[in-house]
Amino acid sequence: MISTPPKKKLDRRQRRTRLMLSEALLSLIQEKAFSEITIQEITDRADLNRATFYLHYGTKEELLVDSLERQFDLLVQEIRGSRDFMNFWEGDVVAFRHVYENKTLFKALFNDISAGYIAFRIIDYIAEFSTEELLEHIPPNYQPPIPVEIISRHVAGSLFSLLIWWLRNDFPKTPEEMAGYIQEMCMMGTAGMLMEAGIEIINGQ
Amino acid sequence: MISTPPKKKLDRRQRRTRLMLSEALLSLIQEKAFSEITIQEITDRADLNRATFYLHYGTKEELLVDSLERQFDLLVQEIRGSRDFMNFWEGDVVAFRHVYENKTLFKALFNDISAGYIAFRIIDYIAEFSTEELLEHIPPNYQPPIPVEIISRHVAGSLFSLLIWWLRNDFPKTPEEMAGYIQEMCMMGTAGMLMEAGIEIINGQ
DNA sequence: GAACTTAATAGACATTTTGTTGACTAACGT
DNA sequence: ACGTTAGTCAACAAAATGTCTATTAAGTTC
Repeated sequence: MISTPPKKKLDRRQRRTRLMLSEALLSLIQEKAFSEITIQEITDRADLNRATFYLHYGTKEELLVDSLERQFDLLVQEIRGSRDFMNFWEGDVVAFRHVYENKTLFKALFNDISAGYIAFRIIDYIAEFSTEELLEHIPPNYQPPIPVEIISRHVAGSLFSLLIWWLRNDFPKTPEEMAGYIQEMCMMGTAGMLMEAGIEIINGQ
Repeated sequence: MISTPPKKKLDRRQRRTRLMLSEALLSLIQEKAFSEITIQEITDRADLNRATFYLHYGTKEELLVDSLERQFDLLVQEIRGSRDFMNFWEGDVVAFRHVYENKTLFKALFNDISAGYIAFRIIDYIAEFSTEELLEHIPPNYQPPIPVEIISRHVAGSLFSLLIWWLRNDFPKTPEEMAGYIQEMCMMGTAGMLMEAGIEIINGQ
């Protein structure tokens, strides 16, 4: 669990400054790699003094995290607004649409040699390995209902995400338990568990 | 699909140089944030001239990608070595053990304000939202067979991974289709599809 | 093992970026 | 209206970058 830092109410000037800095960074990141962006450039575009940056953040990375937080808060707003209760499908559709509508930003974020690229690379590495494994064992004439590439990404994403969770939480379970959970969830899905709890699954399609 | 660049056979000196640089970077990353590491420091630790770095890489980021590739190749070796055929469970156990054994490196990689942190942050953001949704609808006395935190991470990882895949592949499906796939895979699992293809699932537990 | 080819070195260079300072002024909250 | 504090401006030393040349040493090829 991430402890949200105790956020004191900010001055209107401070809120404005941080917003300007965030907008400047997210705008710049669509033009060049994150690592190539200088603090000078950010403050220039935000039309703020460079010293002001240091009043709020220590590094570009801190600003990036803050900026993304803003971006995702917007997304959550969208999802909360337009969902049927417990209709996960609808929420996911909104997420995909949101990414599409902000595709320039998101593409930039995960583009080669930018902020999110490493994660993409790792997941892709796992997924390619997984695809290879699957293809070895699927009869060449068999056409699965969901493309193999997508199944691989699903499994790879789950594995990646749980590896990090496990790592950042100081290994609360054994590797065998973790692998068991993944096996169970990927193979059998989670519907069984949820329905056992009396949750009704709504399929929005 | 990532196109592997046409790798020409490297000189023994070049191989050595790149290996030294990779080791230096992965060693440094365990001591300080990636963004704080300078090229000077990397070459110092590798005991190479700074100019040599530029003979191989343009930026720190390029070196990082290359270094991680090495690291993951090792992992794949491990998995290929010690697996029963089609026993996904066994492979995942090896992955978790590998991360544990290299925990200092991996922790560093996903630590605050380092290379992989952004991805972790995004997944965590999605997962917290997902946890919240689940908890709202699970009866307080119900104890699910898999911890809710873990289910959330599973779903969040899948969503994250597929969002990026979809984005980087220029939106080959509609948002509705993508959400449908996720719904299907998360809820019902993938075993059905695989068994339909004649694949025998082995549970290693 | 000799001959060619090229990677790595060393030192130097101008340039850019960084992080921090202190005095000033403009905007904020109560 | 007042006291407080965020943002500005200019300046600064220190550090890091990227590129260059000439030289040395190690590789590859035959």
